[in-house]
Amino acid sequence: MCEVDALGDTVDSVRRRNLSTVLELVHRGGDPSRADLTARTGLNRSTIGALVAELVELGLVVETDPSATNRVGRPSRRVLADPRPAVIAVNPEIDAVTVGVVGLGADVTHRIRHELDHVASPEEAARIVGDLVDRLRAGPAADRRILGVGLAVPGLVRAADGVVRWAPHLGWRDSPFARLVENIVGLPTVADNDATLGALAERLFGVGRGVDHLVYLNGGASGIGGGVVIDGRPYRGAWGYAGEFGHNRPRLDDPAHRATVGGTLEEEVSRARLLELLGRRTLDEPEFQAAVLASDDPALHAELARQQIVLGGALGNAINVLGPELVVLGGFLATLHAWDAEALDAAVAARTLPIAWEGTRIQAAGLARDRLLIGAAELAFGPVLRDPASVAGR
Amino acid sequence: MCEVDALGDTVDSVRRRNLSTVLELVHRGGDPSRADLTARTGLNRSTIGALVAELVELGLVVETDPSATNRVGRPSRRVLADPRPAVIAVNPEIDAVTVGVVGLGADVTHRIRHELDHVASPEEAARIVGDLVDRLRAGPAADRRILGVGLAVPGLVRAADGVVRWAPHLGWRDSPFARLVENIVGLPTVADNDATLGALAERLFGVGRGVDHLVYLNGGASGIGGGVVIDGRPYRGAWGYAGEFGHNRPRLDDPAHRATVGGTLEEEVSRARLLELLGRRTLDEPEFQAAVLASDDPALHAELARQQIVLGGALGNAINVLGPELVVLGGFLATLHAWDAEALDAAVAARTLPIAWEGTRIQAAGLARDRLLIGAAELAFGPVLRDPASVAGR
DNA sequence: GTTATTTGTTGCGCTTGACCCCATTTCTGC
DNA sequence: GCAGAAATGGGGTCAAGCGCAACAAATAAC
Repeated sequence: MCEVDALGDTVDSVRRRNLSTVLELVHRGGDPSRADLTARTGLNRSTIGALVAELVELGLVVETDPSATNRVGRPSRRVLADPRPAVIAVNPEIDAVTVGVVGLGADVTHRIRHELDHVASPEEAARIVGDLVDRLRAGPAADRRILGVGLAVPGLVRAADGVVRWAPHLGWRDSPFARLVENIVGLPTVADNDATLGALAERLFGVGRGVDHLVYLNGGASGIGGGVVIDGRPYRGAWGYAGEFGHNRPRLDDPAHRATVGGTLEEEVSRARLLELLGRRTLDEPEFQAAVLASDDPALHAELARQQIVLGGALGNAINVLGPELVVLGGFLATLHAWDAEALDAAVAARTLPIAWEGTRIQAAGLARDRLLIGAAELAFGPVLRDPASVAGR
Repeated sequence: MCEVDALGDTVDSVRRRNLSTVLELVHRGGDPSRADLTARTGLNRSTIGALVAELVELGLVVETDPSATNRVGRPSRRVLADPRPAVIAVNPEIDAVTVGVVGLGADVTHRIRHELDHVASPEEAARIVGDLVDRLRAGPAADRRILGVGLAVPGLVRAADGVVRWAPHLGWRDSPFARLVENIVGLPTVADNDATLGALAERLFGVGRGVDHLVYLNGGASGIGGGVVIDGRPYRGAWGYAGEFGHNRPRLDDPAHRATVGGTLEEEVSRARLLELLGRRTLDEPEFQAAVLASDDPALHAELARQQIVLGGALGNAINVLGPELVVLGGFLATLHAWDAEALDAAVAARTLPIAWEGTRIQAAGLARDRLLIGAAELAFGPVLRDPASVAGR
């Protein structure tokens, strides 16, 4: 009789969960005082005291003297994330491998971008990650307590074991990338889809702070990635492949809006098409947005309008089904939003069930380039946040 | 400082959760023995003993002498749902109001279908429900302990307060239907979308038993309703309107597949269109399916094939985004599946990201007409299942 | 300086579940 | 047919968690 799942709840789990709750509150930010923690958790002052003491003991939080506040009563000590514990966040891309050191509270302290002149294989990427991590551990991050590695992979990642099933732009197929990195770096390593982690990062530290249900779409150079946050947690579906909005085929009301045969969202709504009209080969995100907003080329405007309408149909489908509170657009989709937010809103409204659309907002992503590193770090911190006591002795 | 949410966990909550876990295991079926409960929960035998004793005390479960089992060892007593506690399940439709008495374990013991010759207003429907409940309580359900009322409404229901925002076929708009019924019947009343509850029922007692992530689409006389189950729980989105697949607009690869201007799924894939080709005005579900499967009319076959392809596109979009393990089709969509399951699978496969489609199954719904009553009952039992001790004295 | 207010600390009590030991029942082997 | 093994249930004891209350500490207002 194997106990697949201990459904039952023991007294130990109370402690573990409360420890986790307090650490998460500190990690999520706001520099809470002990009094804040008491209010937020509903626990007793004495309990909070004991929990914070244990987290200090574990080297995960530190207490500081209270900051000056003009309020009556004994000031409450502030509880801050300990700056030492950290994780390695990794984002392999077609043109570079980026590795960062991230502390609690989404604090990206170091970042190395290793440029590539060719697309790396999983094995090569893992070796590069190993070298970069060695360099970080030898120098800038020598005094950090590295607890794990999180990988943000632009592709479909199997949730069960972190195997990259398919990363079209990298050309990877069924590669146990997480295990490759783990063997080289020697730290517990987890992987997930980059857009899912971007959604999580926006939820925790970006425009989606406090939003329980959000949909995130990121427009990259080579396609559109999507992530879904449900009940405040990243949603991965049964196997880990959820959120592939880019491969959906939205209806095109007008045949003139059809630009491709395949008709997937990422074919119809594409950065490459806009770059071509701008007459440019490549541009980074801020430059791209500046160029689009500065242009008064009618052909570009027509294409922007067309892409807004197609995107509106895709978002309408997503909103009808998922009923999110917020839709976050990143990458060049944020530019599509910045160009004419009202028009985009109208395009969505016209293709969404009115009541489902009623309370939904569309916003540009709030975090800059660090988004994926923050998401990957969150993934790596996951086990620690869920069970802080597990870091004892590490 | 208002404590919106007591994030903290106390010893009391352990008891409540364990009580809930045990009651759910009994409710979900399988007639577990105490030994089964111990194994499933991972809790101690003595703890299970205490929890079961408390549930017996609360009148929610009964213990029976062990059934003859040919196994070594002292036989374990079986724990069964107490037959007395029950809820009222209600499904108002355009042509009838159905009310049922449902016990724990999805046991539909009585059902009254009140036919209508016109579409009832919310007020009239509430009065009819009141009359039917009075009749049930006076006679067949006199010895039952009625704990609440659950309403399965064919429309958009706001999760926060059960207000029916829009029920297109009933013509209801912003009606506090749950409160109307509560005031008449005098029992705690909750409402939700019918398809969401259908999905929940299939998850708990139908073909989706044990499946954590499923999508449910029901083809009714007047449209297509959808429900989503995520992590084993019904997913409602931020406000309660999630799952409106019927109003999505899937891409039609071939203009010839386009049958309407609006292009929503429920316009393109419609029972009425098939009925017309069958030359019939109305048919109930089993008759409809028999007629479709018996027909060799090429025009009907062409339309069935067209609808399969359009449905395939919609399901492909849903699978890309939600990554469910199972898609459950009910109503005439089950007939579309029964007519040629392989063709439907192929239509979906052609429009879904291959890896996302890999492990997904499509099946016809398993529960018969009682599906909505079971789902509504589950909704009404919700508070009891979450906190069994709350029924003390009721 | 005194008082009111808020926070932190300590010790106590309550509840819970784990563990140990023994009772009870059935099945197996002789 | 009977003894012993296997499996489960029940009761008592023990450790651990949290809430509570009383007291100490720190600040603002008067």
